[in-house]
Amino acid sequence: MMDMDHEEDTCLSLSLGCGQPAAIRNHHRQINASPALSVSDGAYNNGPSTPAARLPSPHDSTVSSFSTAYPSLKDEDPGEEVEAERGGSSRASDEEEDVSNAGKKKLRLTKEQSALLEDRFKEHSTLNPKQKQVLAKQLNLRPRQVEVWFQNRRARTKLKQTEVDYEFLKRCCETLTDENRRLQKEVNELRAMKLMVAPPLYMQLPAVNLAVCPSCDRVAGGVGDGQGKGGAAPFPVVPKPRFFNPFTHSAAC
DNA sequence: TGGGTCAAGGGGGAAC
DNA sequence: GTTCCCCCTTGACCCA
Repeated sequence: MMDMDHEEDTCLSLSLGCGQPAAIRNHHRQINASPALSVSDGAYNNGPSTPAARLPSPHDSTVSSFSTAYPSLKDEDPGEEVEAERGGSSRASDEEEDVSNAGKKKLRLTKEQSALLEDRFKEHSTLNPKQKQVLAKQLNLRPRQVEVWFQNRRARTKLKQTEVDYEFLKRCCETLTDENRRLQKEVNELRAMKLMVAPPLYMQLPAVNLAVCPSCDRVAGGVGDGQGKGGAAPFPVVPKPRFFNPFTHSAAC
């Protein structure tokens, strides 16, 4: 089955300070219950024991519950399908069909249909019109149905990736929080030590006028700003970091 | 019966 | 204008 579906099932009930993306919450289960994952789900179409479990042939009247519900679809001339897809919007052609199928039942793809769609999706996550036509014919579905399946499948993939990204960023956040806490503690300890020892020599020098450039945050002015006459800075002037990179896993970056 | 799942509807943007 | 895609939503269906 789908590789990505074997990934660790991320637990999104874990809380993050900034909260969890609503989209992830709303669609979390949707991904993990994709057809590829839940083929054994009795709810997912007819089980293997049913005639509909067979890979449908163009003349199969039990291709899916949708086709079963709409005999007009199974008898549809493939040429007409192509024409419907080619001429004007495929949506428009579907609308026409839907009008004739008022009171519609929900389509449930068979396991075989889902499996084949999954296989094709593994090869390419998008279909060109020709591939769509061929696949639709193979599955005895309308091209629009194949198209919709791929759209929904891409959405599930993207959502799954969002979940993975979310978990990764959450772990980054936790790591940085820990490091920040540790460094804060270290700072406090150093401050405490500093109070206990005599002030260093440089602190006994006369005070100088130091200014921080608002644009670059460099220390400037006074004696030893590195730019004045003969003024070598008493210590290196390092610009403050402007960006905080959570991916380095170091607050020092 | 409420919640989860998923095919499908439909709006909107991009490319041509 | 058409087509394709993304995105959000809807509604049928299923199950605990």
